[in-house]
Amino acid sequence: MSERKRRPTMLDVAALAGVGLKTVSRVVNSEPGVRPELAARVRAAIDQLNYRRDANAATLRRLGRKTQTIGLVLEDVSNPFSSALHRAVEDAARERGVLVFAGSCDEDAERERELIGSFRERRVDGIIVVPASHDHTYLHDERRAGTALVFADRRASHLDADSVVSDNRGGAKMAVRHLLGRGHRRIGFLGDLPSISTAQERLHGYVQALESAGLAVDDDLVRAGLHDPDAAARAIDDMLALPEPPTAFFTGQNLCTIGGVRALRRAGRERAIALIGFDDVPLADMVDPAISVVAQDPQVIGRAAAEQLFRRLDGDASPAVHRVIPVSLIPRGSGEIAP
Amino acid sequence: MSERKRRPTMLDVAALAGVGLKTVSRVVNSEPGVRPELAARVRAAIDQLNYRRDANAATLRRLGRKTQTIGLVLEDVSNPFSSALHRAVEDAARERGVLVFAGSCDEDAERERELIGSFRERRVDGIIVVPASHDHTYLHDERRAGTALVFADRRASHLDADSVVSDNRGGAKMAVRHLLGRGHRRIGFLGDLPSISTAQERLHGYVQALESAGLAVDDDLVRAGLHDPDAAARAIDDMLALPEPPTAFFTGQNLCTIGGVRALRRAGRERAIALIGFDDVPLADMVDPAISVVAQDPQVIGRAAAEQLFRRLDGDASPAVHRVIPVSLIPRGSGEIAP
DNA sequence: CGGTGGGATGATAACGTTGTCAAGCAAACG
DNA sequence: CGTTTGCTTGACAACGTTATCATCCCACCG
Repeated sequence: MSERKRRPTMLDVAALAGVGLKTVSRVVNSEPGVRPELAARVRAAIDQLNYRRDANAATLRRLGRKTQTIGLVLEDVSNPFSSALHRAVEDAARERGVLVFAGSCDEDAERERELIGSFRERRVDGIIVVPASHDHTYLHDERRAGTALVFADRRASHLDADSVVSDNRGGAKMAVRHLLGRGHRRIGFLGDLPSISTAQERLHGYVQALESAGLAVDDDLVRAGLHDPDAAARAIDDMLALPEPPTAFFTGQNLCTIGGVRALRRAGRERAIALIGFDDVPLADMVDPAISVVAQDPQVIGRAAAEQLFRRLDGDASPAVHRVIPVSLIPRGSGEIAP
Repeated sequence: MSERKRRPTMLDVAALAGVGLKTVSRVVNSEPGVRPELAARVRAAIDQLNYRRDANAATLRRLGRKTQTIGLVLEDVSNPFSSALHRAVEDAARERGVLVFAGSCDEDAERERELIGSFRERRVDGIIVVPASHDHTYLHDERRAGTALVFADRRASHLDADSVVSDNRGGAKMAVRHLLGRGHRRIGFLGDLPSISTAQERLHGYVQALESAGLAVDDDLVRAGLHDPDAAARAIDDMLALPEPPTAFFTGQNLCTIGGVRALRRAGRERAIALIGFDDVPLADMVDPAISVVAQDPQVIGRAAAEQLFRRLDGDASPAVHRVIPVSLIPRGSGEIAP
């Protein structure tokens, strides 16, 4: 192993180039007013030492005090929705030379606070958060200190902040109307934890679509609080065992959809009972029957959230903006089965 | 909008608590030697001001000079393999209070260097990289300056660094032998860009399995350089049009597998021609026939890479370690079709 | 009762950089 | 020829924190 060498500093570069410290600083930051010949000498020294400025030290002294760093709180960096959103944020950030800290909070409010606390300590310029908690007043001081804050996928609670969300209610209505239009009258609903605002909105959409069609909501056909495929599959099993079982399902979330499809296959009813899921699923078109979904657009959400964040960082101080991103129904087969 | 307030510093806390700066520092870092009564006063002031230490300033002066930050270079944060690896790294990092910068380089060597350059500027303690480039000598100085470095999924080139990779060759052999065992003699190979070392290794495994079964490799049945589903699908179309078409395919990568399945379905041959893919695909069990795969374990790779990184950060200076993570064949149907 | 030792406390330097400002110098001007 | 102007250059302070070390106070010892 080679010996450990101290990292070169601006002072080392200055000494090697035979110039003052500040001249090196000027060259590194491409400030004007350095004779080309001197600048060249400095650049040669930088190359020779493989010098790289310490961004943390630079930010410390700099006036605007921007770290060129943002934090991103996701439900789970490894789930398809989160990671697509992450990628969109990364791309928008890259265009500005901004680096992204990402973290997962698994629907845990405590973990959300921890993560944001860590971001705070690192003095990120802004935070995009898919919130797990339901009270964001704790972020008030941080915003006042200048950290930009945008909520994605779900709105803020008790805090007046920008948000970018999917049209959850509208998408749910669209799905249920699609099923009603095919003649279904008994439609089961599987949803995520009711504490999650999007799950609530999708349930509302389901209820509204039924009611505006003059149908009553049958509590036996509504199951919330399902956060994994197995729970969803069991819920479907239960409903299929009812005296008057549903002829169609609307699954209000990714994992519910997967669990639902599995349960229907297991029961051999996948060609007899209709199903539409909220949020697209990879390879949904390869399954038989292919899965009809209401697709969200995590990329658009991420891009819009990042752009809003950067607008705030650039000084926009207008009132909070709430953007709603449209969703689209993709009919692939499973949602077009007649009762 | 409320007016913008300066962020409180240790000096503000000290003034409010009526103590010296260093005493606050001691309390914040839980150093011993502060009278409990004084410490309580300081903590009260911290709460009142909602003070949070500036980690960047702290690291600047601190001796060990650790930022509690690592960088992660992935192919694409939004692809399932990368994001599963990411999550495993995040979890290992969280246990140590370390935050993760993640970035995508899309197989672009230039982008890899840019990303690592940005990490370098932020003085990350270590870097985990799924490399896109093929010459890592440029990282030599950085390692000498104390930055830990671990390669994941693919090994380093021209640099003696730790790595954690899948058993690519072994997995490919396993898949091809599985097909040979079912009686297949003409097995097509679809692979990723030959510049990627894992793609090479998988091709080698394919070749070795055939040769050790006494079969010659038919160049018409080998197609590399496929990096998206469409290209893979076209390659399958081509091979199926041969006078003596293959009776089975081994697809050496995720996207090739998806393209392959699509092509076989389009040709109506999905129940007649066998297919095994390298790397698992979400919902592979829902497709008909379900897709047999050689599954990698991105979580184990990520966890192992992170642990190795932290071992280095803790001072382990032993020679470079190369870990090979086993893969497993998951027979689901598509790989068990007889010729 | 003076001296000594140990624990608590804070003044000050230092980390690597940028902001401020004064000095140096050559060209241009009166 | 002296003064002004404008440009280049570097000395020094400052950012928010931690490291070092001196000081203070009190208990204890001889």
